[in-house]
Amino acid sequence: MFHLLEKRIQQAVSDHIKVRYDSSAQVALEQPKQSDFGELALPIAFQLARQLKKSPKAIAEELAGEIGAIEGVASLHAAGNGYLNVRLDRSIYAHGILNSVQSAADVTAGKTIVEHTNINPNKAAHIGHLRNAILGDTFVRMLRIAGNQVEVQNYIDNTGVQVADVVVGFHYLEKKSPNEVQALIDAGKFDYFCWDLYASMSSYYKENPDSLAWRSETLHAIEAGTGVQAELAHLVADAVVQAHIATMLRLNVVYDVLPRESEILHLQFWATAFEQLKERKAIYFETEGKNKGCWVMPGSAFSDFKEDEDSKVIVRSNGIVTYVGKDIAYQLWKFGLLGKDFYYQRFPHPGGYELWVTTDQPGKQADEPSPAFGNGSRVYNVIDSRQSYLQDVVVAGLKALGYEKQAAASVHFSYEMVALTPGTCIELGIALSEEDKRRAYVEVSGRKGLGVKADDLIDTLIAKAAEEVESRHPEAEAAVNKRVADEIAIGALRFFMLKFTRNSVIAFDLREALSFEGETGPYVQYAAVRAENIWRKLAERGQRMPDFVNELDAAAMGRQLADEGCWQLLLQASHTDVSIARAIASGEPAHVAKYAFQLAQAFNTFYHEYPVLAEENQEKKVFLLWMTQYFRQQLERTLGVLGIAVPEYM
RNA sequence: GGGCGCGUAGCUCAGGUGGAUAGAGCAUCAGCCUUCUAAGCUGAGGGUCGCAGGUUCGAGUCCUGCCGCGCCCA
Repeated sequence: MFHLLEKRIQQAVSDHIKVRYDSSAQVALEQPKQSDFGELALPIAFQLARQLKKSPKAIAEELAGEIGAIEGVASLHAAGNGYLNVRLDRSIYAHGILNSVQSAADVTAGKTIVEHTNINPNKAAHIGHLRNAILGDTFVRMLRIAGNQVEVQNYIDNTGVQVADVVVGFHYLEKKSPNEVQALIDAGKFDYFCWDLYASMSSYYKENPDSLAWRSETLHAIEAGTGVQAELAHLVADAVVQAHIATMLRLNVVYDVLPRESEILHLQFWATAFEQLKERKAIYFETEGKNKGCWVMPGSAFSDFKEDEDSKVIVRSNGIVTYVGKDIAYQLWKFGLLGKDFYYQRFPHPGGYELWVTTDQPGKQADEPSPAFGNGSRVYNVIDSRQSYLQDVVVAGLKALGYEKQAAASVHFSYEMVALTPGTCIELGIALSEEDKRRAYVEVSGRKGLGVKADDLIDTLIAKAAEEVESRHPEAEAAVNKRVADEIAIGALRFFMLKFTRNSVIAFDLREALSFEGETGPYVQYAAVRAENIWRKLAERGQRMPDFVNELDAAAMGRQLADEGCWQLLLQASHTDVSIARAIASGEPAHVAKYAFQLAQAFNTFYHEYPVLAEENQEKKVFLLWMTQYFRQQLERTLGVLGIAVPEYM
């Protein structure tokens, strides 16, 4: 409803200034700083002032007098030193909401691909990975609720150095056969076992530099897909991916397809991309200097500033393709530009939902056709900002191949890292130097095995929530209390990861994350639960639910919304879609989290200000019940976008 | 050395395309539970928006130069 009015006002003003002043200036709308200025403000007079050589104030007054009636607008008036303020017709507005009048959403044509999570399948997920997955998943939810077709990909680098290192650990150090590794997998917590093994490998390499030969030997075996190392790599990667998917499912994060690096190699995706790159002269063979014998992309391709920018090596002199090279091939496939596709099969996992994984064999494809993957018209890569250089090279690759449109539709959805506060490090038993203790935050390293594992954090949050729920509802069923505690813990975690804008480093503080008060997920959940409680109490008292559409006519709405407090609250509650649209445009899920918090604040104000069930005036009571229902609906929708559930009680 | 990002209240952070008196949460202090559950609400104190210039009728927001911090590349 709000967006519809925005568009209508924009159109009316735009038409008017075109005829009246022959101006095609963009008509901007903003929210006034103070609510008594009205619901919308147009700074258009400031824009016109220069062209017309008149004071903004005079223009605003002229406009206010001359623009005729606009449906749904009560009045236009000049204010301040040149604002044109708009007051909406409250009863028309409320009636529009009640009857679900909406404007058509601005949907992007074609399919949007969002790649996120993308964790190396060699150890347990940590908090940094959580930020990635939660950001990506929330962005997907935002796009979907706005009507976009979205495909979620989780890329699995199952042939890289990180997996190789764990395989080296199993094969050379622990001397374990595939059967023995399988037994470890069956024993559970395999991702945790690998976490420690991987950390110990880093220190082993350091003390025994000769052992690095094991790594390159293993890497070659894995890439070729032969021998016991390849078998181990396959076992390790699949088991760890299953663990990651189980962890993410706890957070309500799911995927459509898992493209794997092994298939990029085996199905010759890279070879095809390599041919394209050579053919279109996007890369060249270096014959001198430090990169002699390598295929490189000239620095000028991905840097606008310096001609002498260092070239980027795509294929090393030993013939091994770099990570960026494979990424260019993958990006081409995402846009349907490679002229090749994977084969697919279902990926067995504990979550139970439909999930596909790439394979290099046609196999059962004919029996059970998969959905069509790839071929997107817009691609978001959720990858942390440390990799922005590499992401720039990938986009430069598309450009150099002549795919300008796709290069422009490739978005590096970047975010800053999650670090730990010194206090939290000490609490977790991580030793710090005196220098680190004085920092605001300390970067953690998966290589050294330092950091907070995702499942540990979730467990801690659930335990804390369970304690709170138990103390408030000792009489409730244990299973339900458990479910409620899970939902609160996940709400707290998802909200915490979303409340910061993407390029702010999160200094993770355990105490802060464990807080369920103030600007947190549980605060918003609590507001929704309170709204639900009013309904429950109504039913318990044997009172009927009103039929709002028939009992609240425009006149009644007008009478009730004369109350300024109610009007402001209704207005706030009606901004959900506008806030989501804005968050999509800016690529900032934090805006939705902020809105959710403000919406919950508004509801809590309403809750304290207007005792709904005790209201004696019948019309007002029906109206307040409607407000309650509307708040509840908008809170649930907004939380849904954030991937947060509304518990049955709190 | 080059690139990217950050610097706003004691702490952690918001501040669409420049616009009206710079906002939250936490922490601190003072209040509110016989009420639709206090995971809540009301109020108070707390700011040279890193510094210096510039553009503009108007700059936390745009430009330039410094300073400090982080990350990436070499």
